[in-house]
Amino acid sequence: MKVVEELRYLVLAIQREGNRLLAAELRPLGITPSQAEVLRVLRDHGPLTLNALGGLLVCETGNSPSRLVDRLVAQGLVKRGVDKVDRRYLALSLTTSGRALHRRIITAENRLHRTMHDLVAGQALDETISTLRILADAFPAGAALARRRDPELATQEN
Amino acid sequence: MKVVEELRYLVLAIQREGNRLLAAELRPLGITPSQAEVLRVLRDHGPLTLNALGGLLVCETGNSPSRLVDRLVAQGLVKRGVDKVDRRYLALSLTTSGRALHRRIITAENRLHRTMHDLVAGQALDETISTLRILADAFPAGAALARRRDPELATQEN
DNA sequence: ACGACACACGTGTCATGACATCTATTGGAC
DNA sequence: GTCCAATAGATGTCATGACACGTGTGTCGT
Repeated sequence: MKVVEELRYLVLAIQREGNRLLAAELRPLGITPSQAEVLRVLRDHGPLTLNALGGLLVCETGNSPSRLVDRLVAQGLVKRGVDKVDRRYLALSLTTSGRALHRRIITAENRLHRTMHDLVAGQALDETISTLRILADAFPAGAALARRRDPELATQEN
Repeated sequence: MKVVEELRYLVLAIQREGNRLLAAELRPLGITPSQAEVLRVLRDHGPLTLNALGGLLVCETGNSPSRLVDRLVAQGLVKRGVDKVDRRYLALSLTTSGRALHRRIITAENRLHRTMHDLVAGQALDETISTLRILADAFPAGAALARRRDPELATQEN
């Protein structure tokens, strides 16, 4: 099997199973991994428009995460305001209960991270991370990660 | 950001974008990446029951891929037979047009692999692959990959 | 024989993701 | 001012994926 092909399948397998584990950790909180990512981004990067939010999410590539946000609004975790100057823009931010839930999300994610950490114990991750970064940075979803690391890049949202 | 957390997001980003690219390559053939994986496994590992197929797929973890197979049967790419001795078991295999399409799938996948190869050109992938294998092998989806590499393990389908 | 159980597969439901298309709002050309 | 293009977001549709539950079939104990 070609090396890059094995890489592709390994990435697929790890993403699937990681998502399953995280979903199990988050289920008691009543949210999904994608919803948790939205809460996290809104928590870390102030009020955002829908497009700007989409530009910082790894899940939901180009698509506007309208419906993803819908469910969070319905649960009272996210506030959906309208820009008074330009009514096309939304102003998305966490509600009080959204911020409260975010703290419990951190705990749940940390349990997953500990599991992952134990599995790769003793492995040097530096080369792995840098190789994966090269791959990821070639794509919008990877660029979203880079923007989260360095908010200065946030002006280049495409 | 914790290292394993960045690993998690990188894996998510690469899986998403890789899947998107592969979907674009496969769209002219009228199938999806998951369907292509089914055809590939059926091609490589003779006739299979639904459970055995599920045990070799990376997409669709524990779940029986009933509906995934349904669409392939509807397209005339997969033959769904019933075991004469024990009618609970299916005997899934490729049809002639399924085998023909598989050859075109290989071509499409190779285009993706070339793209990936160019992106990671000059990177040593050995450590990355082995680290990811350790992670993947801890889960059913990773075990599915191991079974594909070594059919002798196929007796241990869990 | 028969009844409980186990097993393989099917189905219902929900939340993504991806793509295309629609609607509302604004900015700009003239 | 008026019309048109551009932009932000909403919506329709399809195919996953995950989970729970239902159905058909065979096995085994008795």
